Amino acid sequence: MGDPVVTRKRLIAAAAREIERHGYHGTDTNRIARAAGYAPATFYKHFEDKRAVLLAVHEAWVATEWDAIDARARAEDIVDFVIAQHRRWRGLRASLRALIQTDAVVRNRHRAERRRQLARMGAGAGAPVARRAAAALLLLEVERVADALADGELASLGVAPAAARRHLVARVRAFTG
Amino acid sequence: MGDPVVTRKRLIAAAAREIERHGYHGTDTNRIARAAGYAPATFYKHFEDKRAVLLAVHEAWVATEWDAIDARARAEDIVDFVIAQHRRWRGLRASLRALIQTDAVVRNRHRAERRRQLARMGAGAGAPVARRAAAALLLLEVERVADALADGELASLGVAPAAARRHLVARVRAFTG
Amino acid sequence: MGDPVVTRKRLIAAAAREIERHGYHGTDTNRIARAAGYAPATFYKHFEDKRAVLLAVHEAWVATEWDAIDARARAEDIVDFVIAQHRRWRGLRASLRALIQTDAVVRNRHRAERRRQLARMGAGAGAPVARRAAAALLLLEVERVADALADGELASLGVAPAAARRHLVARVRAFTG
Amino acid sequence: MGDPVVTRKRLIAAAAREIERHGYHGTDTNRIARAAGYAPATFYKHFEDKRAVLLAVHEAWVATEWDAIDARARAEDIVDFVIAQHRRWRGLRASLRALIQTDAVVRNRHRAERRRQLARMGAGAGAPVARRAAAALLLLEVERVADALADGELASLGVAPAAARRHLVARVRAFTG
DNA sequence: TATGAATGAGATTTCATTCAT
DNA sequence: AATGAATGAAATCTCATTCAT
Repeated sequence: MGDPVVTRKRLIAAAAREIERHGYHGTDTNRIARAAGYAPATFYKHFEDKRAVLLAVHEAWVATEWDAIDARARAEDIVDFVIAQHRRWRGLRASLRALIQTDAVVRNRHRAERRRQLARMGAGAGAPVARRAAAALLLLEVERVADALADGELASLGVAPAAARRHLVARVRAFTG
Repeated sequence: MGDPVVTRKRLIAAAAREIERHGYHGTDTNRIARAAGYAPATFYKHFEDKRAVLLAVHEAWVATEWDAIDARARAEDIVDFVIAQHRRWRGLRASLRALIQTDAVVRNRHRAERRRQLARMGAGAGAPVARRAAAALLLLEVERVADALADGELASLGVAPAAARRHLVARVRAFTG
Repeated sequence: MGDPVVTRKRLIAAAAREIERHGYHGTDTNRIARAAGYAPATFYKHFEDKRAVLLAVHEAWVATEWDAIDARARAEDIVDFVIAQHRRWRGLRASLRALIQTDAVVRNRHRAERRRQLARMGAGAGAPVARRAAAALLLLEVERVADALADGELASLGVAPAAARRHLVARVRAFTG
Repeated sequence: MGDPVVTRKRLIAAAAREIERHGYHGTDTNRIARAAGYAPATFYKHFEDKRAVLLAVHEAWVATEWDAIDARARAEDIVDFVIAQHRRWRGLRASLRALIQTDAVVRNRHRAERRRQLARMGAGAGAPVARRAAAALLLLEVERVADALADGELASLGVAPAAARRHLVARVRAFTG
């Protein structure tokens, strides 16, 4: 209502919801603006183009996730949170992964984000190669299995979610151990 | 030119190339038809709509992959082939994954395909739960790591591809062992 | 099956059915051909273009109607037949009326047909003006009310079909009287 | 330019002209928009689809006609106005009649309009059946003869327009008498 | 005579984006 | 800062029609 920071936040939140529900190519900037309570033109006062919100949404998402991880000590809690987060935002994540392939700008942003994640895991540029490899592989596996759980892929294959969860907890523990 | 089977094959091949290069939402049916050497309307004599080629491309892709897997005995050869295949078609795979989220028809087709894969791995509906779980998890992990290698995610993280490859070979061996 | 006369008749019959059900702009020549049991190209061996079948269908329709009228003496029988005929082919008639407005060729054919009808009613070019006017007005009124009955317009207005029928019978009787 | 009410009115007027001249299936929404002085996309900001303008045009047409009828007392003036109106918009009316057959939505709208007309004639739901029948039949006959005059059908049959006009005036007078 | 395959030329509709206020 | 209105460019899909056999 006048405060550009508030407006921007609302647009990002609306974009996240819209992309989650309909996919990046399934919404349009007019709908995002309306869902946030603004007129179409307002969108373009806060974001250069449609891609820019996707980037902003992604950034906000990663920040939320890692803040939550930092606030948890037990592997179970971390895994449960990650799974829940992926389940809640599975559509958003799928759109993001697709854009990473199609759009060079999105891809570069995503990789920079990844490097920051490794650093937060104590496996940054300076760490020994073995540790960096372990961290990277953990990151990918957790992410993929969490996505699969969220998508219902595992359930459709007859795998009990509890088994997959135990699997992930063991991996996280092995790394942080 | 005149054999509908040939025409259909050419359209599928052109679609695969186009989607690989530009993404599903980055090409259009006119371009696919032209790339295959036909006029726009010809596309719609062979596929009900745009989604239908994506499905056909996917089906062809999976068939190719599993025929190749069946033709190989050593875990190294299988892993190498899968990685190469994922590298060659990384854009296509990304688009497919995105559509699986957005489009219910694509999603159902994908799951049916998965069930067939498990059956081929000797972990079909009748197999013990533990084996099915192991097979499903292996499928997902191999797929995700192969995608990550193909996308260059691992390289950008400083992980040697050889390490990731060894990781996958070990997993495959543990399963088939 | 080889006999062009048979093929042509089948195409006309199929076109009548198709236009009746879906409207002239709601079918296409491929569907008409298929409905008649032929391939698309066959249509164009028997009719110069899409409009040509419409004309042929119309001609056949009028011939059928007037043969039946000639075969009946009592006004009730004539009216009943006309109403039934209009009910059976209401969609076809609507399409025809629309094309008469849009398409000059169709319009001219229709007017020529009308003149032949007046002649058959004993109100041709040589008849006294009053008789020609009476015949023409009768033609139009019967046609419109029969169409309205067929379309259900009268029913939707709360008018009993029997009343409309009596109305038409009286008019026919007054003319032929 | 900027007032949506004005834009909508202009689009409706342009659509009426376009449909009148070329038929509903003979124009397209881009041409309607351009004829109104707007870009193609503007059309879809004001009407859900192509059919929606046809409906709007029809509504405007009926409103105009009945306002004019209410403003006239003598049967001659009413008949003259109706004939003129039908002559001016004969193409539009033909397209409308065709759509009524093909399109269920158009048909329902048309019937609702009819009921309102009967009510305006003092022959609504509550009126005696005989009166409703008389009103309905008058409506249909006037409409058909006016259309026939407008289309030139009568002239082509050698019937003097003046005779048809007298015929209609007599009917109107008998009803309103 | 009949046909299977193919097509050029659109028509409807969508959407990221801008402009004047 | 916000907006209502408007839009150029394009994408999906259709259809009357032809060609080679």
